[in-house]
Amino acid sequence: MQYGIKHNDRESICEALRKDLLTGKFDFEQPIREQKLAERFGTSRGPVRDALLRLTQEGVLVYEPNKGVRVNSPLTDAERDVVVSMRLRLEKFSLEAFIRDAKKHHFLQLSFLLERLNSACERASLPEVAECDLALHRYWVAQASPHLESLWLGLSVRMTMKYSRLSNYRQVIEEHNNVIHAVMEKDVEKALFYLEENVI
Amino acid sequence: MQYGIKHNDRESICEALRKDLLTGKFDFEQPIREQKLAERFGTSRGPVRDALLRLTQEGVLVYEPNKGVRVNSPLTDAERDVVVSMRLRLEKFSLEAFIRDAKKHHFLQLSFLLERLNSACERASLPEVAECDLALHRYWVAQASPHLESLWLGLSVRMTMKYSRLSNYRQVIEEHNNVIHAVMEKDVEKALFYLEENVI
DNA sequence: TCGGATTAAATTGTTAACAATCCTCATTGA
DNA sequence: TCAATGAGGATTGTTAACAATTTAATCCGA
Repeated sequence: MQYGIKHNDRESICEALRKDLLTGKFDFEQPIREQKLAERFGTSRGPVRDALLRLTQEGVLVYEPNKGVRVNSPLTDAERDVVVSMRLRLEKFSLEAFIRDAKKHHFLQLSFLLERLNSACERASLPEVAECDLALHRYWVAQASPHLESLWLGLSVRMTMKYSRLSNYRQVIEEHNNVIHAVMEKDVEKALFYLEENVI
Repeated sequence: MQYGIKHNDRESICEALRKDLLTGKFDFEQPIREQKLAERFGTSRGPVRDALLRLTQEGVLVYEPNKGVRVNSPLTDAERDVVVSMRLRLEKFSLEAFIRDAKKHHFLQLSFLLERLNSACERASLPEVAECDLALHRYWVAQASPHLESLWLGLSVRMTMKYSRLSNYRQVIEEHNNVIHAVMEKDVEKALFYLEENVI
């Protein structure tokens, strides 16, 4: 099973836009027009509005009544530090639970996602790397605690918005390899250690 | 000025529903019907859908394609611990920044909100106490970092969903008094200390 | 030329109707 | 008796039109 393939319009629009926003296809503060997006995605404004609402909630966009949404400005360094530490707290919890409860097919899925990240790095495609990176982390969070998945998403998307760190592809792979091998060995200590230097 | 009085339908519906959900007016796992809410609020299903979407993002509701939303199950104790510590991290940051930058009228607004909480406690109205409590905390978060406000909201709403702690009204007032007096004296150390024992 | 009112265009907010999907439950047939 | 089937009703998903609001442009008069 692919990871979340069944979608309605608002879901897929939301993901497409999130990807665009993460990879900097829109300028900061730039206003977003519903009609334009509706045409691009071949739908009416309804689903587009839904997607924009969700991205607003995630903090990627800012909403003003009767004026629509615009791209949010990036976090300050201090704010980013807070978000990073919150995300780390959440992911440590998730990863620990994941290691405790994971079955064979979970590990299989994990190595599949790692492979995808690997190939994205080889192609040196920044948007794809960012996407695969998030998908990987998202997987163990979702498995360990569906309750906290959307919370995690908000944190991660917000802190990834200027993801300079991901441009060193070799390092990205190295770090994820470390984490995942530790997970496979069910070595919680080591996994958390590598996670910490990965999520920054 | 009241705190956020300018609203369109989806905003006000969202707040009304959040309040209902926080105060346990819906059962866990109970499905929510759009038509019913539309009639209750005297609108069409559109704004209702928007509100439900937001509450889903906040984690209060759960969404399944073509099946609508239902009330989310409460967090496990372990999950709640994580959320609490994340919220604390965020609020400490906010409160510190707030104390650093606050002007006279901010303090004024603070004591106004405290007074409102006070009177809600005297009336022993649990829903109102919960609301005023959140409004108070929300105020310094919003002032210190608008970027992180919606993030904070998600955390707080989720952990407040079974807020047994608030039923001891005397203690609620005591704790908030401590925090706010420390804030007024611009004593960061003390404020953070009292905040820590308040947010649990 | 400038500032302010007025109109027009663009955009968001809301609605009601229609399409697609899911759920219930009676019917059927073995 | 009981599982499979298939209406039908209920519910969600989407659309296009309309209303309300904001933004931009135009037109004045001093």
